Amino acid sequence: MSTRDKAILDIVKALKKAIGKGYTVHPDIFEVPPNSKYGDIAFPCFDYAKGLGRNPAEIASELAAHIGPTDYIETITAAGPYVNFTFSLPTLTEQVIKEILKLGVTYGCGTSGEGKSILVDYAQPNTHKEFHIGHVRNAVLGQSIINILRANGFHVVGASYIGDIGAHVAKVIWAMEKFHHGESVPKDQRTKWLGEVYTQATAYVDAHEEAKEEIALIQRKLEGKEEPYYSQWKETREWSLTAFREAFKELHVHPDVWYFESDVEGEGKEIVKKMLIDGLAKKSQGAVVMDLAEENLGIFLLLKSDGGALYSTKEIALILRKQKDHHPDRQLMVVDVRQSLYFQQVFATLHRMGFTQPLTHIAYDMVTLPEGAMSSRSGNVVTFEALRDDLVNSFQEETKKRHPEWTEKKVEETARALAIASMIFMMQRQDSQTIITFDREEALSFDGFTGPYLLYTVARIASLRKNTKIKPKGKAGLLTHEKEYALIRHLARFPDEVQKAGITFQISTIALWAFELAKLFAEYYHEVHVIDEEQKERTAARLMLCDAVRIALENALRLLCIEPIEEM
RNA sequence: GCGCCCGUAGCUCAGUUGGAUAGAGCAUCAGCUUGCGGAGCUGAGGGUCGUGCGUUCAAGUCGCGCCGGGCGCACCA
Repeated sequence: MSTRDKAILDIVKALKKAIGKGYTVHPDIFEVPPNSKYGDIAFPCFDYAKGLGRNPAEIASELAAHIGPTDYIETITAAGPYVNFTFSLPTLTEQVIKEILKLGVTYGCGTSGEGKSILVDYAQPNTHKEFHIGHVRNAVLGQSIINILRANGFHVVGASYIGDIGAHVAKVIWAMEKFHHGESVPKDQRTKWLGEVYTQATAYVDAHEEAKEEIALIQRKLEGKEEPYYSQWKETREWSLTAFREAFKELHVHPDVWYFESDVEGEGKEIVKKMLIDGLAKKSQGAVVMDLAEENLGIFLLLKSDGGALYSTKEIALILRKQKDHHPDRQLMVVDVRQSLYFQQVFATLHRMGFTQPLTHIAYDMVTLPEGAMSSRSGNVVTFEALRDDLVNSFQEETKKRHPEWTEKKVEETARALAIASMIFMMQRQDSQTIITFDREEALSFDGFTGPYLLYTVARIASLRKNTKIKPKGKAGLLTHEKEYALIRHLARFPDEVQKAGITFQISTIALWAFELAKLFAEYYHEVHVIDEEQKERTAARLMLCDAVRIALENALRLLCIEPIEEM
């Protein structure tokens, strides 16, 4: 149990004693006052007063008068309809610092998910198309949800699902034959080239209706593993997969298992055929559909009239396969919000098939450009590689300026870490359910609410440790500065933040918490001189606090898929 | 047409599930370094929370209408 939880437990006990049996105090009712001058924990009396038919402000002052201090709580005051509790700062300081230094990388972790297993489906790029910054958002959001769930004790399987087959792939293979026969493509240009071929093919098809027939033919031939198309597909598919693996690694995204559309397609078709025989699905205009009128979800297409598989065909098989392979208690699908209706239809279909495990679509919104949505079709995309290189260049220049004595290699490594941190933080700092409008200028900035600002905090603390021989060991009770207490209070909230994020999947709250911590530290660092060789004990205590800040901040960053660095 | 989402400072966003004086970052302006990293710190200006009703002790938050924007609704994924 975290220090803060222990304090809250104290308050609940005290309130119970003061109130008696007429009203039950739930630990969830407590609020954080808008300003710390009120205190650390607030008990709003509205609900309790309503039950008694009395004025909440009167109740608050009565309660405050009847509750005495505890180990964790120093003062109890009534302010209007609130009873405000202020932590005993010496106790809180000792406990929190001790807890963080002892737990290290597990500080913030909880047990609410113990014994429960979840499968998270995320990172679903399509081969033969560009991996763009929208895919980055999906991958890091999904990985963060996995990290958060693990931090709460859940057993989690992270599953990447790759779209390596279907109409878009056939289109590319077709265009390669038609426009690029025998062309050799430099290794480092492969994915870019595939993206261009896709865009070119799309433009051609839009102007030449008859090409659709040819592409459909290629798709059937691919499904029948006909040469030379099958070999071409295998080779170009590998080009994309290599790029995905590399991108995931750079983004600190690590799926535990990989599923491929090409693996579940046959199974999907079989399942749909059986559904038709069982009378679950029916034929309509030559295609196989589910009539979901009863669920108010319209008609759901399961198989094309030419017998070809659709995304839905494969999805049904995929969900069953994941269930069979890993037996999770629950499956999450991290997929963009435009698929909301689609997933409702998929879930309703599975429900009718007798599937009972909970399925949840975690909908997040898109990354768009100032001029509108990105589109692989029109080639109007910002790719992961393009943005990364842009960022690396900019950080390389900056880093060189700051550290002229550093080697080329060190500059490059640092710039890469900063670039990735910037990109990821840009995706994670905003609520996942809102649109991110990508702004290049803003993406390249490193002031304020950005990844580099957070890494800077870590780097400063790391540097502090190098400047003294004094060890961070001693009496945390020597910390009495107002800014120190502000940091302690904020640090104490972390376990609660992790637990909440594990329920709501609002990853951005962790990013906000981390930024607040970094800001509080910057204020502290500016005002208080940490190292004082004349006052070894106080310096040791301050170094303990700095270490605690670093540990908690790094834990938060890792939840967000950001790797801290020592120097920048 | 039906459905979902969004509208908060010049810009980009928070706002603890209906609570205390609506907050950050960027930008603008004014300051801070013979102090452990200035990718930093301090301060200032900037708001009829799109709009009108309603619900109640209390609304940026809930409901309804309107205005503006985005997305989705049968062979793409």
